[in-house]
Amino acid sequence: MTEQRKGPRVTNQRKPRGPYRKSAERREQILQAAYEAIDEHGERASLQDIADRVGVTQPALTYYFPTRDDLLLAVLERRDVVGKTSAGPPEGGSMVDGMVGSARHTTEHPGLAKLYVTLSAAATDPDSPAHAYFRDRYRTLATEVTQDFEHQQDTGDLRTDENAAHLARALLAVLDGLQIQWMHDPTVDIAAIAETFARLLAPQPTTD
Amino acid sequence: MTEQRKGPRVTNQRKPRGPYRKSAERREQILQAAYEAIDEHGERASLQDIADRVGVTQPALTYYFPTRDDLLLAVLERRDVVGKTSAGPPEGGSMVDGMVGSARHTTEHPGLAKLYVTLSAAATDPDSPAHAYFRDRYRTLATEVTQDFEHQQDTGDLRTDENAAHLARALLAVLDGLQIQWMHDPTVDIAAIAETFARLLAPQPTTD
DNA sequence: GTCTATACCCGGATAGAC
DNA sequence: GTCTATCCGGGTATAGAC
Repeated sequence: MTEQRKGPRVTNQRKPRGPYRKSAERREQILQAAYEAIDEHGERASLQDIADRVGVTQPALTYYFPTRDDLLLAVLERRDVVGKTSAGPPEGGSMVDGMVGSARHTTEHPGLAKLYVTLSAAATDPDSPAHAYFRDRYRTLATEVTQDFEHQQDTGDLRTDENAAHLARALLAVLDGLQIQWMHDPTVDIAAIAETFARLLAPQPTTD
Repeated sequence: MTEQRKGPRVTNQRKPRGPYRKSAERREQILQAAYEAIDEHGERASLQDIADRVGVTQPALTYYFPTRDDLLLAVLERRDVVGKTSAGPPEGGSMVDGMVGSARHTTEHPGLAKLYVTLSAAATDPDSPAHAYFRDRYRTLATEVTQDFEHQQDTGDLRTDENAAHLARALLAVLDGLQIQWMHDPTVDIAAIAETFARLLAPQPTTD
């Protein structure tokens, strides 16, 4: 009832073969073109623009991505994650590295950053295709960072006088918020402010 | 070249009288209707919807607001500020009160919150009418909060081991970020997390 | 000066031919 | 599986009635 399927359903499907091979490639081409178009022109990129890049007509896109939002969402799923998923793995770099990496990604791909914020807002509607995506995404990120924080509290790398889950949510909020501020004023030093915030999370010597 | 004026130019004009009286009232009606429509349906509210509420035709709106973005921006200028400008006055409540107030406003007017985020993203384009608005807004807020923080550092109400300007930007970022998270998951306790963040700003006993 | 009627354009969606 | 043709809806521009 909620989902009408028209395309070849390549996503989370088992290895496509035969007639689906070419379809998968086309889909990949379209995705790539959409990614580039949006990276350059932000969300204003029309289906026509994207179709032109691929060399097909606009309705052809519809065959692979039923609606424009579906395509935009696919673009987000493809790469935007890069800048964020690395925010809290217990191994390797701390979350500070993750924050800086995230900031890096944002400043280097303003078009995608803008798309992210725009879609994020649009996804408030339950009928938006991106709704489930964003909800799960935030939930997953929050959970991961929380676990990482709890671990750091055990090892003495994080202040223990505050709730790890709250600190995790605050961290994610700072990242998103700084991203927005930077979009409006590129002189905002995301990295420096992120590091400032990170220091706020340091363990407390004495908490009298 | 950039601005074509069609409407009566009531904004930042001296007290309208005579033939302008009615114009100002209509403008107010439209603004009110737009506010309500957006409060209910978010940014999806079309000019037609708004025109219907007022009881005029859709093109009539363009007489007062040349473009849709102009109207949306006017809506933001009207009320959204309520939830935020109170974030940092040195007198009366601390910024925590401001944060909670902001959170309150967000949760009570999700449609406006969504519009805020959406327009904020769209305003990245320099040709957007909202561009100057948002840029000035963030700049002003940052300045105000920074000054408030510097004052609190003097009075010993705020940790002095971090840059006040950076802390101010971080505060604003947390607010915006929490707002986004809440839009996607209403169970996120904005107030609690905001208070957690506020405690991170407390003065440090000993900074070994 | 205020507003309606009309018409235009663009973008996304759909139907059906090939 | 892909394209042509078409529709529809929304925002915008213009002409002119009151």
